[in-house]
Amino acid sequence: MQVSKTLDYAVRSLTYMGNQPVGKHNMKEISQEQHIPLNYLAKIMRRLVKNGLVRSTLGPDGGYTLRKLPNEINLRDVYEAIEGEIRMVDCMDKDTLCVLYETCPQLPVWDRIQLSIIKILEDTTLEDMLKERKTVTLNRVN
Amino acid sequence: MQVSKTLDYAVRSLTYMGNQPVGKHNMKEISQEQHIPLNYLAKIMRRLVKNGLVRSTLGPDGGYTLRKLPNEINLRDVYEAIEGEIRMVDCMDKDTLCVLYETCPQLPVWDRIQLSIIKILEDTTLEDMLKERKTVTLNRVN
DNA sequence: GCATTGTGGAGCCATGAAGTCCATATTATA
DNA sequence: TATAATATGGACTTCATGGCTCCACAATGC
Repeated sequence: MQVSKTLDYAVRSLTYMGNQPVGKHNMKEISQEQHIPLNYLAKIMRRLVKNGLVRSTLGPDGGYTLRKLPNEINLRDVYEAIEGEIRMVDCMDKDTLCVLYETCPQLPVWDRIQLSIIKILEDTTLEDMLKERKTVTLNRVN
Repeated sequence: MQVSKTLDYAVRSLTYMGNQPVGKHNMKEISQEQHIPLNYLAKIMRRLVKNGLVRSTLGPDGGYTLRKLPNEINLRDVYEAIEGEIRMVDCMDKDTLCVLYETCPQLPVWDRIQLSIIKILEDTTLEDMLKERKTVTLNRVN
């Protein structure tokens, strides 16, 4: 029930890129600015590319660009690109459903939580995060 | 971001006991009824005892009893007894705060999700779960 | 052609979840 | 008082996975 570092790194990279949405950012830059191990970042970016969140270009002056505007990319997209489908519990174990499934008392609760998480993730875009951060920062400074 | 088997087992045991709140239930019984490995269950029950959710008695005819009524035990209690404090992200790494903490754009989102989870867990008692299960079951049958 | 970028995949390592086992303490009952 | 039945405490094992490294390769701009 915790956010993985991998997801953290992905969100960092994307919000970072969201600051200059049309700009191009290479791995070294992102890695240094966001304190993410370069080799690991490489792996993560591939998933973002594969899942259509980011476009990559090769060669010198290559790098990554957001495929959509920051207000068009929500956190659910990011989560699922990295972790796959959002699922609180796994009632299946190698083809067989949990023996208690039929009258499982806890399933509805995990479902409610899952829906709530999905809603929040869907409702939050990169732009939202960047705006909110600025607000928070200003509040702190003043 | 998934429910651990350990937590699942704990909830299973407690809801099971909630069916006869004043009754006494020994490990063998719970283990068999709820399909939980006996030795592992032993470990889990110790935590529930230690955290005051359950009372244990030794000797023949010993076993476990709920310390409160099913409508007085909520899922947050259970969660924290098993997993400790609920925390989505860990900004600390060995005494040092994440370098990006000050203006971290994602922290507010994980906070919102965390609060939402806590609320749902707090609002759900063992009794709620047992009642809801019956409703669900009835709906299915009819 | 060369340097610079990302790609793909194999592989490593530490950690923690899940589970086992056993020796011990407590207590009911015969 | 002996014995059997219960829980307790802790050491230990096993396995999967998150986090990370490395390297050979492909694309592309100069």
